[in-house]
Amino acid sequence: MPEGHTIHRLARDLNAAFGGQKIHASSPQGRFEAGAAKLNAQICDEFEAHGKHLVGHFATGDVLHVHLGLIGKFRRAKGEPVGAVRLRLATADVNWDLRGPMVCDLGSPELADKVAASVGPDPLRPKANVDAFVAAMQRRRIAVGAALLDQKVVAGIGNVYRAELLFIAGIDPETPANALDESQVRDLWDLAAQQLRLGEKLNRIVTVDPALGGHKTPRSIPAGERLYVYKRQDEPCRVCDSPIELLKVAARKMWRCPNCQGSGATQHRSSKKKSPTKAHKK
DNA sequence: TACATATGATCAT
DNA sequence: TGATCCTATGTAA
Repeated sequence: MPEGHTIHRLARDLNAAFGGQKIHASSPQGRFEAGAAKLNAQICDEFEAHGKHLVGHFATGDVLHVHLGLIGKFRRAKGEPVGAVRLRLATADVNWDLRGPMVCDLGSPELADKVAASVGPDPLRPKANVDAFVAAMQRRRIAVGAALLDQKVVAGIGNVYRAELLFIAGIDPETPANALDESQVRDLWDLAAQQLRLGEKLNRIVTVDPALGGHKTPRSIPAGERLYVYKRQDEPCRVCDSPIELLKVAARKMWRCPNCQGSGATQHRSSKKKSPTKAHKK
């Protein structure tokens, strides 16, 4: 579930539910009992997101740090907690249940700064430092597909968005990060901001242009048609019909269209044997 | 029932 | 690069 858009949306929803209110906290599962006991009956000031990290501020100065990891979820719930609920935050009106987080810690105020400093610029944060992103990209020889997953390079992009963004940008994921033009890098940033913002708004990842499928809005695109390449190996590219390829980049699955993203590997059969590997637009 | 898989990240080798 | 942790879900057996 969780890439940066999820966490920003979560911060927003949790603020609506708990901001400025006295909350009830518990750990039905028991693995966060001490933390929950400290939080219980406190006033919640606000939640914020730094990439995939969620940070909650409480009136006494206590800071809650949550990272959902691969499988964590933090969702509204009704009735008694079911299953392994690490943390339940509640008011008289609503409950939110946290399960399976990679991180759920309570700390002092400086924890918030520590978390913020642990990641690179986050395109969803208003004061994000684009230049830091550009500099980080230009400093790395690793594949751009790997660089986008590095949270110190850019915070909030995960395996779905890296594949989708590079497709939209028409960039082969195996291109070295430092081989991109500065303008390409800046465009990538803008694209990431735009796509993640849409994801936050919809509370789901939708990257395809609705017009492609004859849809009115991104919201109206049916499941299974919302992404260009992610998990679509061997299926036809939504733009050019070439079969989508599956590859590994940074030890994770990656998908690309060999035609739209000029892999340099499999070009059209029509291209001569001696086709230049570096014929991309510059 | 069991196993594979998942939108993450860390640590060991 | 591989093992590992967290939990839920979908598919195979």
